[in-house]
Amino acid sequence: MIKRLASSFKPHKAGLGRVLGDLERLVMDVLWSRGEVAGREVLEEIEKERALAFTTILTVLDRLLKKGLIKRKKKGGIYVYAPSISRDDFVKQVSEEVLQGILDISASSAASSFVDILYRTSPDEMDRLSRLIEERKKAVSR
Amino acid sequence: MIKRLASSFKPHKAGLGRVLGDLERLVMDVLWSRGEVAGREVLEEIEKERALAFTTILTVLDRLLKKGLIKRKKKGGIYVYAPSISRDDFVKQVSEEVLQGILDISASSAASSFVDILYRTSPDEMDRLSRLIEERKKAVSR
DNA sequence: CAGGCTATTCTACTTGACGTAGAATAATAA
DNA sequence: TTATTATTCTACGTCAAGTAGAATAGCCTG
Repeated sequence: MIKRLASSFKPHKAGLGRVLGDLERLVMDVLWSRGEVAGREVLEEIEKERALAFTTILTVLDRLLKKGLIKRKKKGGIYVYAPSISRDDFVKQVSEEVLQGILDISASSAASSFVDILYRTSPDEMDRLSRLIEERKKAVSR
Repeated sequence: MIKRLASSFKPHKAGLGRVLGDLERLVMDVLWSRGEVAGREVLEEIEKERALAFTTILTVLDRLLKKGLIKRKKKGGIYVYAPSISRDDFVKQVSEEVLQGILDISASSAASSFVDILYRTSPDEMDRLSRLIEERKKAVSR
């Protein structure tokens, strides 16, 4: 089970580095792109970027396991690790937690900021947003 | 000058404790509610809740100073501290940083989650949100 | 003016989340 | 059974934040 994904969200970092440690993110990316992977393979993948000890990878894998982000099973004598949640779902859950957190602090200020920023970031999404709101309203009145 | 307000956002904490350390938040609340305050007064206020050493307060005050969240000036021989940003502005800026961070990761997923959560959290805001979107669209086409 | 009180600054220890990796132990394969 | 590899343990480094003692500076009063 996964309890809380975003123990902490760092807006100034890049991508999922906002939620995961740098190395954790690297490791998750390997698992997300390759599925079931042995520790040694994770190392090989990451070594293309930087030199690390095998045990460093295993430690990180172990921590991700404890956080519930990945799972593992013995396969031919060694453990193979795999994400216990897809990248999309992970992103979605993190977004929800963070948005909920922001909305709890100040719904009104968040709403207007959201529109401003969404417009700036991806104007195309604006129409979709209107539709989502209409649907929501309809769903309610019905 | 204030650089980055939300170095880290913790969704599972309460209120502004999501952005500030526990004690930092307590101290900021004192400054926000009382304006110019001397270190000793901050301590007296906080001591109603919990016993702390005077120097602990001064250390926190000093760190908030370095973060740019507060300012100070000598007054009758001692420093008085005051927020360098209002609570509302602080909340607003933090929201913006965090929302931007979330939108960068996944605009589409964030948009639908936002509607869901906003509806759940404060349904009244929904209408305002529609209006904000319409205004934004108009502002553009004009 | 000196002694003492208070403010301010320095320094430091603590904890928790990571990054990092060596040592010890277990498991496996030749 | 022994050499190799996998796994687990333990530990050190860093950073932010909580916490506070020690050192220093300033000022007020007898």
